[in-house]
Amino acid sequence: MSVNIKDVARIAGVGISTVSRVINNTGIVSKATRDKVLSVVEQYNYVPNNNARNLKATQSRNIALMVKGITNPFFSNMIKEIERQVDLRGYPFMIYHVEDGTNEINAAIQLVQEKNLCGIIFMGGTYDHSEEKFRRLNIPCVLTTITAQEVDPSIFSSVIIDDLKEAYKATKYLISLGHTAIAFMAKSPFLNETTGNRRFLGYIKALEESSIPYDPQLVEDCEYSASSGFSATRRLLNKGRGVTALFAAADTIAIGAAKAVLTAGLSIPDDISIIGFDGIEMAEYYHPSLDTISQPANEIALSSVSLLFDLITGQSVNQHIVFDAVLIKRGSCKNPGMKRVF
Amino acid sequence: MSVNIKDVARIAGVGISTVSRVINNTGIVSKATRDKVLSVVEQYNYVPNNNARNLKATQSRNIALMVKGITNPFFSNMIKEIERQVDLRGYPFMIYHVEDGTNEINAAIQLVQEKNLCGIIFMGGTYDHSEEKFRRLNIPCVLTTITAQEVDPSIFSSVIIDDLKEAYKATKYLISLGHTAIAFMAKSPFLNETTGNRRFLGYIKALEESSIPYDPQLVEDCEYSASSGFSATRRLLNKGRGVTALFAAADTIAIGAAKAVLTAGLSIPDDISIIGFDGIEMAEYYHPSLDTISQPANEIALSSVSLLFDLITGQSVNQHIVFDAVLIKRGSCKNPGMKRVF
DNA sequence: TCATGTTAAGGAAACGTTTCCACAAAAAGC
DNA sequence: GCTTTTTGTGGAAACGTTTCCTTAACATGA
Repeated sequence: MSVNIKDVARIAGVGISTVSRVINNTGIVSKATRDKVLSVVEQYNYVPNNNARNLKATQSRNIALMVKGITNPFFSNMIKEIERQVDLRGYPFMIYHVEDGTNEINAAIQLVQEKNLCGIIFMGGTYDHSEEKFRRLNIPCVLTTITAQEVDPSIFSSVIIDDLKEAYKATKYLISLGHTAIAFMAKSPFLNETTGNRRFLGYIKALEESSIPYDPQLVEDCEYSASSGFSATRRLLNKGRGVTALFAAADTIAIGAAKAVLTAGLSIPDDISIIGFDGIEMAEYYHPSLDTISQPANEIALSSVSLLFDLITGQSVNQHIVFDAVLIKRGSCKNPGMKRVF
Repeated sequence: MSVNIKDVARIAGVGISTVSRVINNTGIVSKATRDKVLSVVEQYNYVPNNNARNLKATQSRNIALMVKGITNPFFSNMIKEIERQVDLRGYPFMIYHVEDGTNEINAAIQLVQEKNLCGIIFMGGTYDHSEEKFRRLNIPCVLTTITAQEVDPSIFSSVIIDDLKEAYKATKYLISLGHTAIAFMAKSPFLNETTGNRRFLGYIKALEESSIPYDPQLVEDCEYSASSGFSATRRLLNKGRGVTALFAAADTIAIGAAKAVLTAGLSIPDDISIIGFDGIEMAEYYHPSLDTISQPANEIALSSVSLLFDLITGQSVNQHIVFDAVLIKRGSCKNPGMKRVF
């Protein structure tokens, strides 16, 4: 059994409130008393009980990150950075993972009431039609990598990229190289307001702008994983529609797609060009290295945390920050139908 | 402000303890009263405050996972499965990430006192010479993927593979193919009691058994990431020691190594054989697919959680479970110096 | 009828904090 | 030398639960 504040007070021969004042650096305490208390704290290894603290405190200091899709390497890096940033500010931080299929914002509401949070960051998931739920949350909340478009923007913050614009950029790049049979792969491309859908809309917009007819047969719905990208690409190739380029809405998908292409005996980029999305390390170290739309993961993480703290301390009102992603060319895309000359 | 148990009691016209009995399903409550309380709970969306609960409760129900190295994809999958398993049992679950460089068990001690945990799972990190700290933890604790060898085994549990044995297996496989200049890459191979060290010892054992002299120049210390594996392999190749096979103590490293080999214009496996460790998805979808020692991640996760619950409920004493890993051959290893005939 | 047991429900203490309030002693202002 | 302020400290209420203890009503068995 560990010591509590009462024990410390008794041992140090002071009142409970004095101990509290010392460990919280509040109020006035004489140097002598402070030193006495601190030495007892040190000696008996006293750590304040957070449950009691949070229970009493009007406002807690607990910050949570709610993530859906923890297996996506793009997310793990952001998680790490967010953790670091929150830690730097000395706030208790915990990560919660919600399973695919469960509603993340319902889970968050429960969490806020249970754990007395003072701020929450969301990563992954979908949040439209959640206006009432956001209001119920009633604490500062920042959405990263996704936004809720049909929700009153003054009740939440977001730090994102413009998925539609960036997907448009990727597709436009393929078109500029001369491709017209461009496949698209994402999770739930037809489900309104998902990330996959926004990227799909960017893809469509680029096609339309260049008067390339949209062929639904070239769009595959798949999970954000290599295995899923692999099977989606096999299905696609089997359709025999003469695809010359693949735009995968995630690097994990792109890697599975590349494997399917290479396994089929085709060459990248001579037979098929591939571009991914996110900018994970593996896309760079794949062979061939894969072109991608690289998100500024670190900036997003940094900005999310600093925005959240500004909201918590009342130094800012809700806002929506949009970062630019960068098209990184590594050679997995080229003109169609022209074998590379060595 | 959300409703509390007192509000519910008042609105339902019953006592506080009755509400508590209803929501916890303890003691005797008449059907009529129960229904009345539940309808109020439903209507006012009452969620018990966990801080108060934990504060009062002799034994909490909080379970934490402490992970070091969240960016390793091998870990993310295990995290997901552990989360699922704990959730299934209805216990609150939180994930904590400790940064490289911080002591995970010190962080855990603080956490246990702060959050009133009833059980903890460790993933990654090192735990030797922590006997006193384990005792201080004083709650059931399960180490996954790593064990503390110099600590009294009765004060903690572990669910692991035998790193030395499996690394021996990998090295032996390369030797059996005819390789003698076998490089080894891991994180901290010379730092006692790390995972990297155990795998290094397995590598050494296999070499010794086959009377292959150990060449320290063939061992590279690197992080568990593709970029780190890439630069380590460049260093290695630049030494010009005629390496024909590479054993990377992690698939992430193996992928970086493969890229370095391919970038140097060499072929896998014709010029250099590569075998990794862990069994992550990316190793399979790399091109060429990489051989690996595949850990039974799911079984480890399942077994860790079920063991932890047995410990919490007193149905078991501390034990140490060792799973077997599997050598998966995908073609990235072959005899040295014999170009493949097509 | 009376003792006993069972079912149902409420009151109140306790968990470990923070914080408001009270109070004493010392310092300061006149 | 008196009031007023400042400094330093302790007591106790409150946070929202759980749980032990008590009480009350009612049924049971002799």
